[in-house]
Amino acid sequence: MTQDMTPLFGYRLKLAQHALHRRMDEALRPLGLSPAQYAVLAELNVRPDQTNADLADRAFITPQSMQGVLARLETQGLVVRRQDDSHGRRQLARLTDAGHARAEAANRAVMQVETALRSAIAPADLGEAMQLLDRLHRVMTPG
Amino acid sequence: MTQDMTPLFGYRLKLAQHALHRRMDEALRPLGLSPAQYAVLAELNVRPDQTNADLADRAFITPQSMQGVLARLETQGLVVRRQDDSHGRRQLARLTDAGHARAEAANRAVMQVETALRSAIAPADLGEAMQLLDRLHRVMTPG
DNA sequence: AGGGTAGTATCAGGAGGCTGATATAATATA
DNA sequence: TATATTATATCAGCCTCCTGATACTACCCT
Repeated sequence: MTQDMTPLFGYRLKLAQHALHRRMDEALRPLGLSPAQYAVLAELNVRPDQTNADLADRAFITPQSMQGVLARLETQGLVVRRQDDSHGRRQLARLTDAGHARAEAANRAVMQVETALRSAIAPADLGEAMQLLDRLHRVMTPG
Repeated sequence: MTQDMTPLFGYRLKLAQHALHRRMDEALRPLGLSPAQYAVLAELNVRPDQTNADLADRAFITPQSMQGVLARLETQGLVVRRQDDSHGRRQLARLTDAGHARAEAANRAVMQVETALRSAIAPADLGEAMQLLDRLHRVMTPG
């Protein structure tokens, strides 16, 4: 007999992240951004001129998936892609001025969610909690 | 200037769950099941005869989303839906024999992932870690 | 009995993840 | 030089989730 899932650690991890995702959705919707789009904007704001493959690696998703996100950001005028001069096939993505402004606004909204999230953790336990999540990430990552 | 995301707690939570999801995908793929399909099979195995709306509530997703999952399970012959005699519109879902067998096999695969996940936690800290995830879930859930 | 409210199922459309396959450029190697 | 490998972008198709809209049923209340 298959047992109830509630005692599973993985189930709890999924629920916590799912609730966070919903909150991020709500926080970013007024800005016209999805969580995935925000992640790309924030990344390009820190490290401009990355290829689609670079961004996919950093986000731990496939290049094909990143393609869709990047294409939509380009359509919205938040990102531009231009040919790399030295490489014929590479296209380097960077933020437009509008993209930069949107990234800043989104970051402020996300920081509020982060603050709410941390309210579930005693300040003294924060480092330990982060290390726990890092270990969970590591044991689930092949290689 | 938007900062790097790596110090964010929410970012770590997302990464850990993402890696878990990938592992679940790999574990369930040989059985022809997605994580979402597995969750429904496991739930119906414990509590048969639930409506689409019931299942959506339990899985924290919309009824529209659950519809797709349930429809595919029905096509695969793992689930059947029959009219509720007392209510004209309700359709109660339950597992077929094949669905029951699939749920059992999937549960064994999932338990291996759960075991691997728990290897990142000292046994004495397991309860505390679960409570942490419960608190994170709670502070991110409205109402 | 009649009418509003709530619950349920379903269609339509979009976003974002996946796999598989294809095309081309850059690089390594025989 | 010629070929093979690697890296990159992109197309096609599928699944799961979302929102919005629609239709029908059950229930409550006047």
